[in-house]
Amino acid sequence: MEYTPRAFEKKWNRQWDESGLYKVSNDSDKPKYYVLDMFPYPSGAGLHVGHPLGYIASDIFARYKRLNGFNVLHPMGYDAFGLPAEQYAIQTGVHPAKSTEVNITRYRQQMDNIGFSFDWSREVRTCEPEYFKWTQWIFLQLFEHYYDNGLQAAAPITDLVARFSKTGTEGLEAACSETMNFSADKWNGFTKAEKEEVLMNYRIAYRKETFVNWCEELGTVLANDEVKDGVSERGGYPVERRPMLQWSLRITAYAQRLLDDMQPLEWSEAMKKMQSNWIGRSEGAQMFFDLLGFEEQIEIYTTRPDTIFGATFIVLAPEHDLVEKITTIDHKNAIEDYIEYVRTRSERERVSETKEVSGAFTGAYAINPFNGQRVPIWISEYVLKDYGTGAIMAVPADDERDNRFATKFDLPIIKIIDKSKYAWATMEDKVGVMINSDFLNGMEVKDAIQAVLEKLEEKNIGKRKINFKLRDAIYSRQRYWGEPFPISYDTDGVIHPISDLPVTLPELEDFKPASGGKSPLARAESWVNMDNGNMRETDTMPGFAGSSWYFLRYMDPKNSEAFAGQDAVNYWQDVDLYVGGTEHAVGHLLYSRFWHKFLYDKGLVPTNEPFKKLINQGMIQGVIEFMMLQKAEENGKKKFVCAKIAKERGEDGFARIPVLIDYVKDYGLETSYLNLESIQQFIKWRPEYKDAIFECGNGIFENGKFTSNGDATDSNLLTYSEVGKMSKSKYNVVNPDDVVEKYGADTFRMYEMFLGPVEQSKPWDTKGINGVFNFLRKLWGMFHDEEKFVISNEQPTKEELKVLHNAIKRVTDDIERFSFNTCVSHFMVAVNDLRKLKCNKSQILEQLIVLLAPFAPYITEELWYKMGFKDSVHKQVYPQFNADFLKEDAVEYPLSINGKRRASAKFATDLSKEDLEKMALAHPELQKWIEGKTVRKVIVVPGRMINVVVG
RNA sequence: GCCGAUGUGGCGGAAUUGGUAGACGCGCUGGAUUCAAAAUCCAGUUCACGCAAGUGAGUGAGGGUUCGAUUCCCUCCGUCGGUACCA
Repeated sequence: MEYTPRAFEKKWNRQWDESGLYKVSNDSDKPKYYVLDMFPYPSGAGLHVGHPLGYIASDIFARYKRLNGFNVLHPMGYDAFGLPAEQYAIQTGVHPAKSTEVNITRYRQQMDNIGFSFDWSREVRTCEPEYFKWTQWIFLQLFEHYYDNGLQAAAPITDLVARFSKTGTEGLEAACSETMNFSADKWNGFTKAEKEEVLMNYRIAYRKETFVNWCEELGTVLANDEVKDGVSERGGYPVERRPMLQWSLRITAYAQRLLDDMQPLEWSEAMKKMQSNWIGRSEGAQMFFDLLGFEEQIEIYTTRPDTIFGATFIVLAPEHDLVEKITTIDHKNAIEDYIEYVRTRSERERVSETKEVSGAFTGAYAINPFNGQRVPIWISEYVLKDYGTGAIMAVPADDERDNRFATKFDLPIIKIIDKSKYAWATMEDKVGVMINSDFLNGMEVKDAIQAVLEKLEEKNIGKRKINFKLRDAIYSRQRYWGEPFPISYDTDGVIHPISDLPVTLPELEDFKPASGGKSPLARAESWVNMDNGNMRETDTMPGFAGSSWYFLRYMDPKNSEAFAGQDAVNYWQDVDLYVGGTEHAVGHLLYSRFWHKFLYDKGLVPTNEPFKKLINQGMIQGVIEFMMLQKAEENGKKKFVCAKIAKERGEDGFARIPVLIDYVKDYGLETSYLNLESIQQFIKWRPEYKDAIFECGNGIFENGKFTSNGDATDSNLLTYSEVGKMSKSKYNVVNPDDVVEKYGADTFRMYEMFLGPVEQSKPWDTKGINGVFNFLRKLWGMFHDEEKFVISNEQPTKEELKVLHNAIKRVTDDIERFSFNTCVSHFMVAVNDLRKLKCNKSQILEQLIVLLAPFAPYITEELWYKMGFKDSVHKQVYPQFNADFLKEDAVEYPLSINGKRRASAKFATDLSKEDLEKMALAHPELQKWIEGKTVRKVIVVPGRMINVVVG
């Protein structure tokens, strides 16, 4: 009987759905296990073959855990707010809610096709009011809290108010935008607006004038991690820095905890490194330089306080607050010109031209607090406003950038560290002996750092300080399709939280941004102007808002009283296994951890960290195939040339035209080509090239006719192949639906796993899929003869049991270490071996089927029922491994001479080391190699190998 | 530049603690079946030399430790990802 998977896969989809097979309860005696996928953004393009890779892996694991007696939470949902839907709306007028809904329907169909065991009754969509009500609620909590550095936890802002009215800022340790000092009396004398302003300095969700990444093209602000190389990650549009009044989240308050708590997590080293680099902790000192002729001081940050005696000038960021004040009249023009120059430079230019230094002198001087020397104050774009204090002491002898700067502007360089003992050391290595440095002379750098720190604190001119690269997260977006802020402003500009949630989006006809960098919401006047005279905040929340806590909502998705009930949260605790791509390494994963910690501080979640174990699936890329179009036309005709010929003639003369990969033979290879038939397909697809000339390897194809330049009656046109993203514009998208339609979902699932380790990226290639399909056909064949289902009830032989238990052991071990590709090969081995033994015994097959069920849920269910069982294979108990069946009487030993295998022989398992040695030496094959030489040593590893050392 | 991965047949990849390198699959070659083809089945397939038995080489390159290294150590090269005037 033939294996025709589509005949029963649809049936089981229906059945599973109707019987609620994958529904999971919050009330169970079983231990819990939470397997989570990063939920997708439902884009218009639908899923391609790369998306399900991680979903398949997590689905196998979830099913495996279920068979092993766990109550498994395995949900799915949609990250449904986002820019593409809004841009689509601007272009077409289709409401984002509508297009999102359509896309979700498509995604759901595609996922259903693959047989995932998601509990769809728990689906969440971030764009739905029942969901974002709680996103808004969490935002309000962030707004109503400050971060207490003493407690190392968030605390209610009301506590802070009480404290201020009693003791002012006295002894306060709290995360803030800028350090404040006032007494209780002063606080009590503040107006309401003034008090609000002070509190804003402490709130975890706060509003402030900030330099932001403004993207004109998108009409919105972007977070740092949404900007890549000075352009927007989505769309690649230019981004500029501009000051704007924005909501931000004080993630920096959690920097140290975000760093420390990562340690015990089962995340890849790479992932942890990416996060800790992004957090960017550094230890150093804050130091104050007096200004010559001004009362203010300049606060600098340095990790190298030991180099203070080599500090020959100060550099401020061009945006630094003091610049305007200290600039002398005769330098005013130069400074203004320079600031203007910096403003015109895009982030990209600033980054790309790193070797070129520029700057301007303010005319002002500061005093080195250690030796009283006068040092000039310059400004330069290489000092960043956002990092440290926006001011540095420049030590040209010991820092490469300072050195370039000093050389260019002819500033003094004082050598302060003798590195002659450390020939390998570069300028920046923290080694050497201090010279020209007063009380530090003769000290090693390490000791000098400590000595200066002590002195700083003793003289009260600075102190130890830990600094982070991590910036607060900008939380306002000037967009329509996002969560509205539950915030309004009264006529005095005082902020009022709106506690009646959710605050929903108004209807709009036009989704274009409003003028003046405002969100489209600003145009919905009746919505903006509230009955009480207040005006609503018109910005919306960023993409990461909804995705920062969605994993908690799955625990209790229908709850209307809380983001999730305490019972549910206490039962499910945290995510045991999280599967997703590396692209979220610093964005989503960092924000989620931050929100989770905040909720933990509030006692709303029982765990400190949300994701215990993280697996990063690789990307499945596409192959992009190009045809080489000659730039110069020939006799007024366009001309395509074989890629090989193009290469010989110099590729500059050719343009690459992507071609639909379906037309290309052997795609992805150096030898990929179009034959005459596929050239005609191409012309049909792209009629603008119907008159083109095609210069193939062995002749010319033109006007439907091939003219050979030799004997060939046919010829190929080689294409140029490249590995890259799957995308519509590259005509290389492979839809999983097509693969499933042709081979069935089980084959698709197993083939994706068989491709290689899940963590690895690789180009999609359908060539090997037949191997997996054949495997399932063979399996099917074991249960059937020519026309009907037939299995035997005989007792299995020792050999058959050995095959089965070998498979159980290997598959189980490999699932545990997420090595799914090798699992597939173990199954293949088992089926091949059992077929050789002509085994169709139910006692063997039943167990094999349960073992395979997580990988191939359909064929196993079909066979299970055919075997006469009444309950789903997916509710069975995982096969128990029994080592007794693997015991052998004899072992095949490799016999080596000097580590090189020369023969092999079967010896009984229970032989002693001495016996093994004797028997090995007596082996005729080995004798040949030993003859005429001395046996120096014999190494015997029982059960493994025997090695004879001769010489 | 820094950080992290990674490099194994024609291809995807396997080898969990140092112990028979190349499992499994694709592809290819030969054979069976067939009027023929597809499909299927059987056999072979790291490379070089050889009819063969066999011999030699071989996990990016070079060195080291070891009876024995794809695995551990050092130096270098390539590819991919992250990050970058971070004081």
